[in-house]
Amino acid sequence: MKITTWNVNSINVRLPNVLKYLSDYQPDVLCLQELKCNDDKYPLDSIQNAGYHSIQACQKTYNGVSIISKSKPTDVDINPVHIISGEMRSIAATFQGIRIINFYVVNGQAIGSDKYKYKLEWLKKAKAYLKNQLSKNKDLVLVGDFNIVPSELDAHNFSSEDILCSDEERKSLKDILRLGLNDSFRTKADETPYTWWDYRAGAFHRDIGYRIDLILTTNSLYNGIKSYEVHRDTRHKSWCSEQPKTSDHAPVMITL
DNA sequence: ATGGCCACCGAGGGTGGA
Repeated sequence: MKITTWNVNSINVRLPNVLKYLSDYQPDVLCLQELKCNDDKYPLDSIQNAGYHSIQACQKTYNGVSIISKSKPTDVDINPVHIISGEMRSIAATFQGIRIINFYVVNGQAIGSDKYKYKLEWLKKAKAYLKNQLSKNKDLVLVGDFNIVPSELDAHNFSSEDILCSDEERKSLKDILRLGLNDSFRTKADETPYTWWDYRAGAFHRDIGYRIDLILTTNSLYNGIKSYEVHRDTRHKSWCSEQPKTSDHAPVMITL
């Protein structure tokens, strides 16, 4: 089973890229973040015409997550993790016996800010939900844009004084991993580990990036991972002729 | 070169992203 996580930075702007991705890479499950649209603007017809199912938790302007899949989802949870009910950052469902949870974790803006405190609170709620989910599901995959760098190797410019890199944020991630999840990342000799590059200052070209898009799996699945890939080609303006503007994130795929 | 912010809302510039 091929499982992908991708922060698309607007599903409607990125629709041609997403459809090309489905066609080129044939994921069984594609988890998206930052849809940035209401339910009525979500391009469900286009996705269904491509032969896929979709479940979504939509919100106007901000956030929004969905799971696009070849097989039909069961036991769907729409926005199970939230502090404010209208803020859509989580969605979960079961696909062929595997529980898949998709998060768009709060950014946090700046260390010590109200948004930073909110991020840590959100992560606490997420941990409680995951603990419950892990008690009920042996085979579980947690994916998403975590907005947290796991270690100093995962940022070109790592500083624990910076947002995404602080000790508290990384501790929150470690607490989640300690519940019984493994980071499915695998190093590649010819490639840095990054999944996100700022649009500004030619960051992608200079490979000034961060690894913040993660796929975490239970022990039962971890040893069976056949491959881990970051699809950087989608970050090239030439990749999708219909829509040369790219997301600032690259899709991350594992094959089970 | 694989580049030099982008997307939202709304009608222009403010806000959020990471």
